[in-house]
Amino acid sequence: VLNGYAGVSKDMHEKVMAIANQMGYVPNAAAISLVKKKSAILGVIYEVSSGFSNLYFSAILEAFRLEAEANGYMLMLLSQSTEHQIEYWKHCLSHKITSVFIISTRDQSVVENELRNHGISVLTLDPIHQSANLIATDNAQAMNLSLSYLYHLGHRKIAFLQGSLTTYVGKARLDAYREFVKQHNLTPMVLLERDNPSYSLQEGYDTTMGLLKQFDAIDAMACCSDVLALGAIYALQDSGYVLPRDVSVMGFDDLRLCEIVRPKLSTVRQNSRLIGKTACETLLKMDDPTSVLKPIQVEASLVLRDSTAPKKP
Amino acid sequence: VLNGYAGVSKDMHEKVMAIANQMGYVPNAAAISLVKKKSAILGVIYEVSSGFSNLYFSAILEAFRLEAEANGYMLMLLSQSTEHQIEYWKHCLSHKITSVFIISTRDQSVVENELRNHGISVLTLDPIHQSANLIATDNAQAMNLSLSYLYHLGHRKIAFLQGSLTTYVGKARLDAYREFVKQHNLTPMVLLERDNPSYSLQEGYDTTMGLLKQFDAIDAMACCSDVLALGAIYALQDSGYVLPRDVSVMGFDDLRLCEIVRPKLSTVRQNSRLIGKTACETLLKMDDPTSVLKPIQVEASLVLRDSTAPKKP
DNA sequence: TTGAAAGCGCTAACAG
DNA sequence: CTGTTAGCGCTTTCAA
Repeated sequence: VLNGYAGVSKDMHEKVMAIANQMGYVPNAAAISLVKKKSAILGVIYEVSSGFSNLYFSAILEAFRLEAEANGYMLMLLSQSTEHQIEYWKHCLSHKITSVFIISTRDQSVVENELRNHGISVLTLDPIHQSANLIATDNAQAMNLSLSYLYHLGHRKIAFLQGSLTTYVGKARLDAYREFVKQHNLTPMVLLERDNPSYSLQEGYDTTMGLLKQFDAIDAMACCSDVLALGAIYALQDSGYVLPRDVSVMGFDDLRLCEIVRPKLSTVRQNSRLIGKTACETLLKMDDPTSVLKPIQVEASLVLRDSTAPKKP
Repeated sequence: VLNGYAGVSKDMHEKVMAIANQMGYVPNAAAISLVKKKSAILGVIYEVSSGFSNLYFSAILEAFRLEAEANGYMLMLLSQSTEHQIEYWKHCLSHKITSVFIISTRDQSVVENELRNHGISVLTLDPIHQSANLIATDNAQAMNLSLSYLYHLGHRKIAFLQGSLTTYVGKARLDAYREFVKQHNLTPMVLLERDNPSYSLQEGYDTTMGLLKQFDAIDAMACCSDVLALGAIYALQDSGYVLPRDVSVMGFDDLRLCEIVRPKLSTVRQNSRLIGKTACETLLKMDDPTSVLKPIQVEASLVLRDSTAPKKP
């Protein structure tokens, strides 16, 4: 009667609903799950070391949650209790969770395989290493956006401030730079012997100092994160450059920090709203957990502020 | 047999466990919940507008999760589907959730009462308005820490850069300043006609400019957030002051931003780890949902960096 | 110490 | 259109 069965008269329906409401009736999720052998719960592994990217990750989680909600699903934050020896997959099986979204700053490929081997669909955001089913910003497109903009401003000596050289994301961005440089016949200005695995301010500062020593007359810098970009800005300022007059700097991420820094940072915005939504949609229609989707790439966009300017004549 | 019943021989126990593991046995949470009429799930309302404090909130969520995990509880992110007309409390009743932790940048007092009226225990983090059961940083102690430190550096003309004047937290901090000023016989330096409800950079900037116009010779500023403090720093720098030589500035929150700003920001750190843990403990032992606990105040600590210095002679 | 049975709240299938 | 029934996987109680 309550399940929206078609063959019920309208007033009867209303009557029943009214009484149900009045009695405070709420269906018991456990009983439903028990008989249906499934539950309307999506699993989330959210293990984010408290860095800056938190902002980005929590925006994605929120978007994911909203989409889940719109589809009648609840989110469960999965715990991996090492003490009680209960693993993620057990929690999932126990709660009849068949899809898991991984948002993590650590490498979760082991967990991922474990889950998949137990018949659970998995989608990983920005995986450290290439992963079976991943969703991420289209790094090639995003980096291109950044570089093209600098190019159109008239800059030709465009240096690249890389992030991690070993992660999936880091490599993709570097590749995009190489490709761009080749296509436009520019001199590559990048210090490949340096790795900036933590995308930190200090790494950005140091690597920029290195770039400044190695190459003279840098017009512009394309950075792999906003924090790296800020490090670059400090290094440039400490070296006597005035920004953006002398050098243009582009960040990556569009963290809130961009707006409170001087000069305000031009950057590439990752579309967290769309990523979270798409992630949820993808998981919900992924019927075979072992299937390998092609990486889901979400387009990024440019946010222009005060750290970029046309090349001075 | 599997439930840890005492009267079973050890080797029998091991034997059973081995076979159970081999068979991939995982207990069905729904069935357990159905028969026990309860579930090992804590509810979380996590609705955080994407501001800076995200960092703080997600650290607390993480700490809360870890403590929940240690106690064998899972976390469920509650959704309020307005479209399907399902409210938080229905979700809770449906899933036999009896405790909810609210982390929200919005006022949730309506939700709070609704939940409580349905027999669900609620604890709210940093509520906008005074709330029945709340957990928060001990704002009086925290503000005192900040002010005392500035005082001990030799500063006597200590201005106060308030945040919101209408929220529970904002008022508590202002009260602490007033109290301190009275006790130490200082001149109050605060612009009460200005409200800085969004704790934003611009508000910090503008209000500081106002303070500078109103009072001459400010020694130090105690701010209600790190972002406000940064606004103050910009205002001071734009007015020709060199920091921290001329003016000392203290923030509040200890966001990551403190470390990447110049000068690095001295601030008051809210103990997110302890707050999250305590919140979970409190909820788990709160047997009567209607009981009104006294506010749980968690001590803050000082983090000293480069934005504070002794008063120049 | 072991076995059997009832029942938690619901859905689905089938008979009226 | 309505009513009845079996059974989802587990715990608990009672009987052997």
